[in-house]
Amino acid sequence: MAAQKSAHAQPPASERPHPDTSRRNQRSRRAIYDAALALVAEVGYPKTTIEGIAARAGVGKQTIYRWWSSKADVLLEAFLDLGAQAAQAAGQETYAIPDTGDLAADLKAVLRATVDELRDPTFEAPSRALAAEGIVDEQFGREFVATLLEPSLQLYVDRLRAAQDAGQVRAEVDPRIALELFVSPLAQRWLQHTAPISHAYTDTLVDYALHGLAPR
Amino acid sequence: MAAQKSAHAQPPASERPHPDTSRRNQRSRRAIYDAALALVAEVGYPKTTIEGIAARAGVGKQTIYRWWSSKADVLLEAFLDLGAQAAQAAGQETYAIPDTGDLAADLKAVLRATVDELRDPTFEAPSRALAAEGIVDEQFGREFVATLLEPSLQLYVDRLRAAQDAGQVRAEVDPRIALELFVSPLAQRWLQHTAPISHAYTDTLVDYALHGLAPR
Amino acid sequence: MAAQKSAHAQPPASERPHPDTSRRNQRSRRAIYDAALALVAEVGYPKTTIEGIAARAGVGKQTIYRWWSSKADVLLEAFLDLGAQAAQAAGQETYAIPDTGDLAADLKAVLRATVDELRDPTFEAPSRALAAEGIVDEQFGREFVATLLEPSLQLYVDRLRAAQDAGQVRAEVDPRIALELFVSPLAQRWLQHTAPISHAYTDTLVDYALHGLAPR
Amino acid sequence: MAAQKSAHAQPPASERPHPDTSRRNQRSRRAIYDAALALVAEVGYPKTTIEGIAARAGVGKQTIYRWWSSKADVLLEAFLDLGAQAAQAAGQETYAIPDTGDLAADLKAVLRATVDELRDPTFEAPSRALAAEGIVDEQFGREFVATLLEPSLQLYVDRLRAAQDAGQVRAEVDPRIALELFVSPLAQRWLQHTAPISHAYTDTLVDYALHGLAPR
DNA sequence: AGATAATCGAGACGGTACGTCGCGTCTTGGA
DNA sequence: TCCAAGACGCGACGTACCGTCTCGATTATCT
Repeated sequence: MAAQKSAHAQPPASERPHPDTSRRNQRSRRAIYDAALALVAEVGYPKTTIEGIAARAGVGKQTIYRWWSSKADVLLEAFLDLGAQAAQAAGQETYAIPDTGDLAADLKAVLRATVDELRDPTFEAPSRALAAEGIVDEQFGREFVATLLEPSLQLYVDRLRAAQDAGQVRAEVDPRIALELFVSPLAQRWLQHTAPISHAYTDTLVDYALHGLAPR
Repeated sequence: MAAQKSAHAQPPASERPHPDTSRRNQRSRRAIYDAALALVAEVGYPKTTIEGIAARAGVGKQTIYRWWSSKADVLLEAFLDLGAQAAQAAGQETYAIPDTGDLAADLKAVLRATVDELRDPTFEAPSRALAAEGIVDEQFGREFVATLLEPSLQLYVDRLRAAQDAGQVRAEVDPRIALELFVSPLAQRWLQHTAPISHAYTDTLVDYALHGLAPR
Repeated sequence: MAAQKSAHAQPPASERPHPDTSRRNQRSRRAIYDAALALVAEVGYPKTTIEGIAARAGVGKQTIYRWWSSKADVLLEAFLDLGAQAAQAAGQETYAIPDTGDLAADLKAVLRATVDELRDPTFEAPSRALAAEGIVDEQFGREFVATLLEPSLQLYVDRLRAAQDAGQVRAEVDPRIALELFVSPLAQRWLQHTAPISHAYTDTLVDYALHGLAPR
Repeated sequence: MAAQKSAHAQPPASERPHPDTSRRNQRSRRAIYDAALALVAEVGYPKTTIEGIAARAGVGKQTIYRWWSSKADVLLEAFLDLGAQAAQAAGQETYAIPDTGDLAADLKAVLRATVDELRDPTFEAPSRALAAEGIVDEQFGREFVATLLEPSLQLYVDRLRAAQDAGQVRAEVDPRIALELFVSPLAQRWLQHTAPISHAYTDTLVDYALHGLAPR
């Protein structure tokens, strides 16, 4: 018995009680991802139910409960998978912010692209749902941040470090905080509908952040 | 002479929220506010139910449905009422950011106070719940922003305008955008648990925002 | 006051806690009767509600609760009033079974008329409703029987007594029981839908009842 | 190969009563029967609620709604089941009226037993409730008659036919009508509380019915 | 190749909450 | 002074999903 058990290399599978991953039906898993994303897009997150996902995926409810712990968990994995697929389709590495030597230009370019992405309805519905869930459920929020948000932010850290090395950003500045000056305003406007977002807006953010509000 | 039947004309049904405000039972309304806030604090927003609020308030469910359209709506009004009470208790005008002539110091003071408030469990639970609801439900989000968020942000606009008049902030800066440089990072860290918040952190934000990231 | 009061011949008004009858709004009363009968005919007794009657009559709910103790009570009075109106419209006394000297013929004629009446939709819905209520609520049932049913049955008792005097019915027969031989079967078929009713059927009942089942 | 979505073909929805009888939980079914009968006996039919039955049976409401269409439906089945159990407990055939050769005596005996049964509180409450429901709801009434009433009446038909063969009842008499001469009066007195019932009363009914009211 | 055991689809189950309807009581404002 | 209008506390309605639990009927690896 023990021999059989050890035969399976436990994958990442942090600490959820996943049964034998090797027996998992991949067809079902994909169908569940598709159904979850489709439903969130069509009827919204609150009206998306596990029963609805199961029915649409042509899957028993237990198959969902066996592998995921909650609706949010399903959606998070589905969304990550969607990103992985998109990345794979795009083929190459986009996991870095370009470095042309002009920090302002590079940041503006990336933020403009981000604005466009935030407006893509395919990404909007699940992103909002996951963010909202994370706000109320701290446990889930930390997972959401760790797997989805922080990796993106790290790219800014890297770019700002390079800028520090090039003398374009003061050395004593903490890049992890610095990036928030332009990323967080955009995030808040989008998430909370506090004001519209646009390319001009993010350009302005970069300028303000780099040169400050005070007279020089 | 014969009995005249009223035409049973349905009111347009679009404007249906409040039947007749004057006949409203104020005791019930207060009990509902108290119950909603208490439950959200005790068991969390998702486990707070309209049924539970009604039971705790000693009120019929219909009394809630008659005056509010959703759980979120109840909580928003309860929270606004809480703020109004607190303001009234404080007695005096606190509806402005102090202006000592030192912009940096004033902003840091206000943000430190905000950090403390965000950690107050009485405010935390309902704030998070309302924010989360507003993220997924745009309609509600706009109401949340208009009644709760924007009035606070306007105070920063006012203070920044004064600073511009005093020559401490560049004249061409848009105060509505400028304030986001230090407010949004704090908001995001708190809302999304992306990183811890502290007085030192908000102090840093103010410094970065005022003087920029680039060398001077 | 007392003078006014005595002006109204107290109807049955057994022992319900009626307030000052003289102040009663007759227009409202009629409207309530009409509404009750119309609703029972249109939507059926179970879906007829006091709120519905009040709304349709253009009357406050309290006006109903002030004068009647239950939905069944309203309907009973409305039905009695309907009968009174019908009797008044017919003008003359029909409160006796004809006595042509031929008992069988007289009974058959009356029962045929009863069959026709039972098929009149105006009478059917409220009659059934009242009967059903009386079956489950003994208190109400006794009132129903006393005011509506027994007076009709008494007519048969009278006619059978006359027949006994004429030697057409055996002297030792109890008329109150005898009448049930042909009345109850019709009542049961109609009430419980156990079988269809017709003129031929009631004719047969009279023959069987008068001459018995056994060979002569 | 791609996930095949089922067409979501709604079953006609007309034939919706029973999902899959084989998966039915028999323990729950019995508990529901017991609870329904007990509640009707204890608090009366109108105060018996589906919610109450479910609670008392330790069952979810949906389990009731899944298998029955109404409170009356539950009670009808519960009552039928009670009869079936009683019959099984009695062990032997009681599905016939005894035939001693003396028709009058046989009928009197059966009717006396019926009188006793009608007074048994265990039977009285549900019987009345079902009868009342059937009076107002024709659909249900027909089911009630077909499953509960008619089978009993058929026993009288059989006995009367035997009596006709033995020359104790006239050949041209319709047994289905004849039986009503003594059964319906009893039914009406009991159902509508028009008059008390007793052994003497039913004896009289049999005599009147067999020999007629007219002089011989 | 067959045995064996986990996963699969389906969906019944005990529950909780939903949002609605109607009860019977109580309050109010206009006639 | 009435009385229509309707808010109120309450309780039940019938529905939707929850998460758990059986059911056969496939799989899919391991003998």
